Amino acid sequence: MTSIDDVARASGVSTATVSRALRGLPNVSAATREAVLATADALGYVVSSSASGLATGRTLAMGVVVPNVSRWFYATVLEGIDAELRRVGYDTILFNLGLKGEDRERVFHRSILRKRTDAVIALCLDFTPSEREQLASLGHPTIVVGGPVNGLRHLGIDELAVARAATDHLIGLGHRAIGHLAGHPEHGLNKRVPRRRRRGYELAMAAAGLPVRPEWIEPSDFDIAGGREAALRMLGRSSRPTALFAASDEMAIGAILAARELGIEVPGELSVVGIDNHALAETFGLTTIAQDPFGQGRLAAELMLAELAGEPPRTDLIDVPTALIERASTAPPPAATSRL
Amino acid sequence: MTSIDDVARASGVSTATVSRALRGLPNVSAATREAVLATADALGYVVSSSASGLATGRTLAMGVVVPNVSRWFYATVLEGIDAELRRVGYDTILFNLGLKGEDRERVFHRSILRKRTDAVIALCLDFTPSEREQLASLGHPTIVVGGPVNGLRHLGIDELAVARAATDHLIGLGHRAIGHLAGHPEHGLNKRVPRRRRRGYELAMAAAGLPVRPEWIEPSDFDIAGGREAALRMLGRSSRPTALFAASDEMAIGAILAARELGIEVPGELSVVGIDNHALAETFGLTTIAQDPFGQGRLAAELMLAELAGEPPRTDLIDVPTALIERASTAPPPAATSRL
DNA sequence: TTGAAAGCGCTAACAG
DNA sequence: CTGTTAGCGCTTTCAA
Repeated sequence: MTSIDDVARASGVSTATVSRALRGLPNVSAATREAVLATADALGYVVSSSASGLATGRTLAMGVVVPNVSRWFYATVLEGIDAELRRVGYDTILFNLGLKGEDRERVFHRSILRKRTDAVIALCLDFTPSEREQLASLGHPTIVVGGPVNGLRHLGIDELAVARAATDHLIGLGHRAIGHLAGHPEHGLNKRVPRRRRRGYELAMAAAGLPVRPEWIEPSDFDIAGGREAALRMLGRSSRPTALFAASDEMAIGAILAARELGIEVPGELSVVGIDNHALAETFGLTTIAQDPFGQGRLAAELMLAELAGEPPRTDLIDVPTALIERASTAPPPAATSRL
Repeated sequence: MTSIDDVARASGVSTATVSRALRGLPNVSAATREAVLATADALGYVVSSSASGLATGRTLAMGVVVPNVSRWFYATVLEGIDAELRRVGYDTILFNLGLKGEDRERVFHRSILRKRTDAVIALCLDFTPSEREQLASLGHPTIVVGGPVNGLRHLGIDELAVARAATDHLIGLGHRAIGHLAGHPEHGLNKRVPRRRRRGYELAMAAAGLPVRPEWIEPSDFDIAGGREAALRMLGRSSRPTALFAASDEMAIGAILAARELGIEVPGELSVVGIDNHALAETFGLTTIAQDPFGQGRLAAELMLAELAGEPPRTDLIDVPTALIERASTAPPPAATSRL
């Protein structure tokens, strides 16, 4: 491995000058800089991150804690983060907890805390008090993407408002019998997200003077399989709603699949709305409240980088924008249609 | 930040002893070790990876180059890798190229080569000669998961055999008119994977003396939307096959969706088989050749770690096992059924 | 604009 | 079993 000394020797200057030239510091003559860059390139020199990290106290790496990379939302946020970091020369260190969370202890105790990162971005997690304390004790910038967590900064959509907007969309179409595919509080994940989305639904219904029937709230996993099963249960009953607000697009797609299996027409006999604007939403013609996880990831990375650059931390709640996208899965209810 | 000196001072021993005690080296008395561990814990001491990396020449980090984290296969391999690495105290450094690949240059030149990793695992990528050379010049262990690459070690399924097995399954059921949803060679991704899967299909057909009709080979993206569109094209024509071998489960699911939209019954009028055993395969009752991306990731990590531990590199081709899983998407063709 | 030299925090010989 | 000491490769004063 060629070191900075090799480059210095080969270009006939001191290591200090090489260091300065390579990092683009101002106090180097143009001629020297060029010469140094050329020899460094010729020798295939690359700075050792360990050495430079030790000298500067900066690792140029960001820790990203993810419940599960194979879920669309997390994966997409992760891509947004990585894209932004890569742009400025930062590395992404991945901490995948695994949905069952067996690795949490290991990740928190042994890995995150290993002084390998300058800052940490956590996705939509629920932290134990001890984990929160450990994160805080790191003393470096931290932010949570996707669900409010006590005592930690947070960035995400306004869950309540989004759920209300989705439900209101159905109400606005004339639906009165509206069910909700609610998310399970999943182990280790932020439990406020499913709770708030359900609460938003309840508030919207109440505001419209519509009854919420307990049998029309069906909890399930946040994915397609979960949504399908929950919808099969709910739609198989004698009296079923004319519309469904699903807590995520994947669940909504599951509901559409279930409806097809049961011979229920969407949107003719059943309207379905979700949240996310998942990659598959368009394929299924799903009406949804779009959020932009890639952008959220990028924003989180930008915020952390800004702080590392010395800017004062933003302490306000950061709500990112969402937008209703109307596709083919929602329509007025059968009764309302005949009334027209 | 408490350093090793703080711990040494607080426990009244030398830094060397602290280092030894903390790393579990044998030459430390039980009493000393316990005392050191206790004070280290009390002080919240964590080793600096930069310092230790600089001293040992080991970063305890593995680079993982991924085309796109939001694709199921890559995400799952990544989880397998991370789980194994985490187990032994290694960190995962993620290099997400992005499907469009705009970041490749940056990743290769500026990041991977930054001496931050002890080894590199790349997923299913296609490398330019220059990239390959750069990887090799790193001089540390490297492996590719998911598609053979010239000049680099590789681990994955036997693409040809798997494609043949899938096609043979259809042939065995009595199908003679079998179409293929072929994968596009995607930019930056290993082009041999779609090519070999198609070749396997062709070989199986030829071996059974069955004609391959060009209009029954429809290329598309490897995902659900791509499979759906390709299937819509193929199945909308006047004469359509009675069975479809899709190059991936996502494409196969897209085909099932397309069939439903066209009112074609699966498996009554159309059999569909895929490759992967994707998380959704069961939901869709999809017959498929299962592979285990999580296990492949874990295996790749194990191989790299073994080499880093000084074991001689395995140079043989490593084919991981696959298995046919019969579900509800395949059955004998209509004609054959009536013949029974 | 450049160089000399002192660390950054840890590990690994080498002594004892 | 434990301590001393010399680096690992880089950055950063401080001088020149």
